[in-house]
Amino acid sequence: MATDKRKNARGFGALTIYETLRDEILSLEMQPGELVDESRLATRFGVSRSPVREALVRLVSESLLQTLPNKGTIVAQLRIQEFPQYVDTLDLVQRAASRLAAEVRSDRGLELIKEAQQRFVDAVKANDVLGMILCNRDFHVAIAQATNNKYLEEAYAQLLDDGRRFLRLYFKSYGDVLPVELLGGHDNLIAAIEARDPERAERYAREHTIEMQQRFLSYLGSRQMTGYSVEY
Amino acid sequence: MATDKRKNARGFGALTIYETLRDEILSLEMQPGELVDESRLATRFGVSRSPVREALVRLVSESLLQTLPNKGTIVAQLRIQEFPQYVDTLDLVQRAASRLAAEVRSDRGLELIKEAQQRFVDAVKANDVLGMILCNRDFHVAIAQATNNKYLEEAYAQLLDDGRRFLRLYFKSYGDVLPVELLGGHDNLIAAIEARDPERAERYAREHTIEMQQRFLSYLGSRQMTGYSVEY
DNA sequence: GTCGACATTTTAGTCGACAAATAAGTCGAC
DNA sequence: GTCGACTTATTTGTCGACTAAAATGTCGAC
Repeated sequence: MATDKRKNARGFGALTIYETLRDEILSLEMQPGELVDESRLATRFGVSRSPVREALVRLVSESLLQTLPNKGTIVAQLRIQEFPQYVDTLDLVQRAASRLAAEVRSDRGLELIKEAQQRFVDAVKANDVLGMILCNRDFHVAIAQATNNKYLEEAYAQLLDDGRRFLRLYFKSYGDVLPVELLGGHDNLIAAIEARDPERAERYAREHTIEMQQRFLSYLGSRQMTGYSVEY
Repeated sequence: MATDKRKNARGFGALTIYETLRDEILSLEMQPGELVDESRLATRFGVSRSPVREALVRLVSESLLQTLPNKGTIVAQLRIQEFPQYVDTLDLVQRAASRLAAEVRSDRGLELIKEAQQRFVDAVKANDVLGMILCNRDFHVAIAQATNNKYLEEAYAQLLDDGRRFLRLYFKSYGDVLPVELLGGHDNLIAAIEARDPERAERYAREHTIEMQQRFLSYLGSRQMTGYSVEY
């Protein structure tokens, strides 16, 4: 718990804390259910409780934290029994976004998607699990942005963020080794979007989701129980 | 700006302010682009700036407010040119939720939907526009809850809230008089969910969206320009 | 040993005040 | 009269302290 103060600039306090905590939660660095202490965070970041509080309020409103009435604040539980429902919803939105992106994408949008994919590939090659998960999210968000539909983009981004903890849990269980199969997973989708072929884009989007689902479910079937599924 | 203090109970300050402001924003009582002043709100609610700030942070994170760096906080713009994209996304999620609800709804879930519909009907009969908009939202959220899919429910609820301002704008333009046609709009959908008929549920959900879209677009075509479309 | 009342501790919520940053207003040089 | 530097004012972001409420711990009666 080193006091890592980065910028003393006005307004950077709350934002930095928010982003740091958010990252730590989504990467499972902070475990679900873990108690979060305001004053401890204040000393850790070398600031007072006010900016910490601001960050926490934001995280609570995004359901990444949960305030137990008069009992404290904890990291939101990760309910793996909700995974099937999660995948259902992700599939719905992912297909719609990919299809729409293929229909209306601009050249610039396609370019951004390819750039995101490049960063994803780099992360996989470097065996950087956290970076890969983040770049995977950014890749799909780039597709969402290419749809030019703010509402779809927001809903999709929200879902993708929710999924980061599931992915982290999965890869953690395999010793954080990234299989090379991941490298090609996005290429067909990109090609379909480039060719402005909505049907193909939707099909590959669906395949991509299903493959992820298969992996995760087979992992769930074989794994030992962890504490992550505890409700309260 | 009467100092309406309701509960001095601990913790009720921030929550009350949040809910009040949220309502005022979604009902267009606070106009898009309007400047929000922390200290003014503090005096209005008879509290200090801290709870006000907490409420504002939350509203910002929900994109209902927007902080201009070192310039103040304003009510988020309502971009009516985004309405088509909004409807696209709403239709997508609404169809999925209605279909899924028809598939998996419990008796209790159906009951809650019918109760929500009853409140909706009451509001329409009372010509209570704000109440109707809220009950319409709650009705659809009840459907989402019947799907037993937290992720779908959250995404749907978010969209429905986003839409409240569009609806408000629409009815305001017609002198806040509610047409009786609204009364029957949900009945077919309820029947389909009750009969566990996903196809029908999806079809009626779609019809419901399209009707709303038609109304709004014809209104847009005929209306005078307001300030609501201003970007910044 | 058990139960209940009381004290203690912890932590969230609130407060008033200060500091930084920007925008607006003012004055003077040219 | 116009431009630029300076001052002022407004408003945010931050701080440290106070307070209330709950959980925990302690003690004594029975």
